[in-house]
Amino acid sequence: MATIHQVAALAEVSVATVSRALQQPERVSDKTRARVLAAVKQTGYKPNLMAVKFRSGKSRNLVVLVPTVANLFFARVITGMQQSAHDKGYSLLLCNTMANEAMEQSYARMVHTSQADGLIQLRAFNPFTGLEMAADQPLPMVNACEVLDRIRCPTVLLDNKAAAYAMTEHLLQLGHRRIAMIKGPPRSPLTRDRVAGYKEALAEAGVDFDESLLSPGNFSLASGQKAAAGLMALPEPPTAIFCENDEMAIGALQQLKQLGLRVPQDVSVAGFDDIAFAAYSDPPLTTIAQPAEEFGSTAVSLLIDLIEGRLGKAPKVILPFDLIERASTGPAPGHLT
Amino acid sequence: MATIHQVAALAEVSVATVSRALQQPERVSDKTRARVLAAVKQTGYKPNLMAVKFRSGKSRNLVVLVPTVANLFFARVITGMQQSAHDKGYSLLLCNTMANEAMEQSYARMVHTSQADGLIQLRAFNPFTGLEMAADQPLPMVNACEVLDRIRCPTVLLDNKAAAYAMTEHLLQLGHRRIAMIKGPPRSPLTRDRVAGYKEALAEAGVDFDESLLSPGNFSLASGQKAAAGLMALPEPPTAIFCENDEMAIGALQQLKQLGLRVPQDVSVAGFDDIAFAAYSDPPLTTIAQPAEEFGSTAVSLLIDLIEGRLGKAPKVILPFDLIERASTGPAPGHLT
DNA sequence: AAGAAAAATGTAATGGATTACATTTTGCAC
DNA sequence: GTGCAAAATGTAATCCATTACATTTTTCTT
Repeated sequence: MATIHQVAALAEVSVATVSRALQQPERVSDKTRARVLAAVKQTGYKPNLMAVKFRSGKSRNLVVLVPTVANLFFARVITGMQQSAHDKGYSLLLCNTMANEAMEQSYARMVHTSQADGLIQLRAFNPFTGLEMAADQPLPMVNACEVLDRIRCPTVLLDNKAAAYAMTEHLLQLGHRRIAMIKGPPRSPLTRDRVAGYKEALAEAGVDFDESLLSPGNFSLASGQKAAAGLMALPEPPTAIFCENDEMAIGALQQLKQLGLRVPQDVSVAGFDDIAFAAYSDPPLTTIAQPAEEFGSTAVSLLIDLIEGRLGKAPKVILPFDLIERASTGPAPGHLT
Repeated sequence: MATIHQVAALAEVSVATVSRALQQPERVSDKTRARVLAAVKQTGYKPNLMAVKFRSGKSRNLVVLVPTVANLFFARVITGMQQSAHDKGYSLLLCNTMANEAMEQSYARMVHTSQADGLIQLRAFNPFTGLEMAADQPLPMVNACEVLDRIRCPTVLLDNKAAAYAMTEHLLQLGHRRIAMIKGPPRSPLTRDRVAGYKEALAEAGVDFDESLLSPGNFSLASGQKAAAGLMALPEPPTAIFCENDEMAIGALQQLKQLGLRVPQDVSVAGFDDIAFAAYSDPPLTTIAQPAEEFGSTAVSLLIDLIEGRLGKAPKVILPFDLIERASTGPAPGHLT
C-alpha cells in the first residue's frame, strides 16, 4: 500500500503539501496540486483511514446492539439506521446480542477503547454497567424502542401506553369485553406500558380487569401460538386477543385455526408493529404501525448530535403510531354494531 | 482518557513495561506487575485500540454487504456471521445495500482505506469493480448465497440446481404436470440455477417446458401475490406453484385464497428458505430449508482464513439443503396417489 | 566472590496522516 | 529594484501502543 510519503517523494513535495492538496486544495498552487494528483494516481494512493481516525481520536463508528436481527421490526430499524449513518459519514458496527448482557457489555467496551464513538441500544439494559466510567460524563449512547427510564441518555420511543390504549379501545368499541393480551417478557418496559394502556382503556369502559387474560410471550411465533392455546382453554375464553407484536399474533392465528375457530367471527386478533407479513396473514392483521425506519434514523441522528456536542439535555423523542384496521378484528360474537 | 504514559508515570516504570505487564505478564516481575495493575486500575486505563489497530495494520473489521436486512433469510445469515466473527475477535461493519451498486462500492472502499480487512458480499456483484486494485492480489472477499462465477474468491453456496430439481420432482410425484415457477430477478445466478434444476426435472419426467409458467418476481410478498394472479389467469393455469422464496409463496397463498382456491386441493404451493413464517402460514408451507446461519458463519470463517493467509486456492463450499414437506403441497387435482 | 547467563526494565523507533509553526517564494506597490 | 504582505511550501511534533535493541539487575555456577 502506498503511503503519503511515497506520493510526496514522487511529486517532489513534502508530505504536508500532499495532505493539503487532498484536504484543502485551495491552499496549494495549481501546478503543485496537479503534480500531487498525478502522483496519487500513479501510486494508487488511498489514505489509511485507520491512521486518520487514530490521530483525530474519532472513529466515526457506531455500535448498534440489536436483540435479534431476525425480527422484522428490528430489521426495519436497522435499515433506517444504516441510511442515516451512511449519509452522515458514519459506519455501523452491528451486534446481534440475543439479549445476552455479557455480549452487550463486550461490545459496549468498544466505545471505551476508542473503536466506536457511541452506541445505540434497542433494549432496556444499560450495557455500560460494570464498565466503570467517568460518572460525570454523559454516556455516548441512545436508547431506542424499548427504553429504560433509569438511563440518562437521549431516547426514541413510541407512546406505547397510548398505542395499547387505542387498540384496546378499538376492540371495546367492537363490543369485546373479554380481551386478552399476549405480552412480552414480564419485566420489559414495553410490556409494562402497554399493559398500562390496556388497563386504562378497560377501566374507562367499566370493564373489570382479569389477570388470567394476561398471557406471557417472548415475541416469537411459537410463543404466540402457545399463549393462544392457553387462553382459549380458559373456562371463560376471550373473544379478542391483543398481541404485543405481529409474530405472536400470527402464531395465535394458527392456533385458533387449529382449534377450528374463525377469525374474526369467533375471536378477534390484533398485533403490533405492522411488519410486512401482517398484511399477508389470513386474515390480514389489524395492528399498530410503528415508524420503524424512523426509529433507526432518529436514533442515529441523536447519537451523532450527542457525539459531536450539538445536544443539550438528553431529549426524549416520541414517534407517532397508527392503528391499521384489517380483517382480523371484528364485532364480538353476538354484538350488534 | 488515560494513556499508557500516565499509567507508566504513576507506576514509575517505562511504557514498555506497562505494555508488557498487560500483554505478556510473565515477562514482568510480580512486584512490577502488581504496581502496573494498580496504576491501571487507578487511572481507569483502557488501551486505545484504534492505536493498536493502526500500528498493527489490522483492523479486525469485516464489511458485510447485505441486499436487505429486512429479509428473514439474510437476517439469519447475519446472525451466523455475527456469532462467528465475535468468537474470532472480529467485528462486522454492516451495510444494507438495497442492491445499490454505488453503495456497495462505497463500502468496499473501506477495505482499501484499511478500515476493514475484508468483505462479504451476499449478492452477485463485485463491489471492487472500478476501484483499481493490485490485480495480482486475491480480493479479500467471500461471496456467499448468491454467487457470481466471474469473481475469483472463496464462495459459499447451496446447490440451487439440485434443490430446485428436488422440489420439482416432489411436485411431479404428486402428479402435477403444470408446475409454475415464480422466479427471482431474471439475471440472478440463483434464478438461473433454480430454473435449470426445474427444467431438468421436467425433462426427465417427460413434461414439456412451458415458458408461460415462468413468472418473474423480486422476492417480496407483493411480487409473489402479483405473479400468482398472473399465473392463475392463464388459459391453462398451473396446479402447482414453486416460488423461489417463502415470502413470494406466502404472497401467492393470499392471492389464491382471494381467488377462492384451496391450497393444496386446487393448487399446491412450495417455497424456498424455510423462514420462521413458513411453518405458520395457512397452510404451512412446503419448502427447501437452507442452513442460513451456517452460510454466515462459514463465510466469516473463510474470510478470516483468507485474510490471515491460511487459505490456498479459493474454496467453494456447498452447503446442504433439506426439503421440508408441509401441508401446502398435495396431490394434483384428479390424481390418485 | 567473580563471572556468566538469565531476567527485568528502559530507550527510542515505528506506523501514516495532520497541522502548528517556520521558512521560502511570489506578487505587488511605489 | 526594494520592501512588505500574502501565498506556498517545508519541518517536525503529535496521536498511542508496541517492540527491537540496549542496558541494568538478579540469579546461579563454580
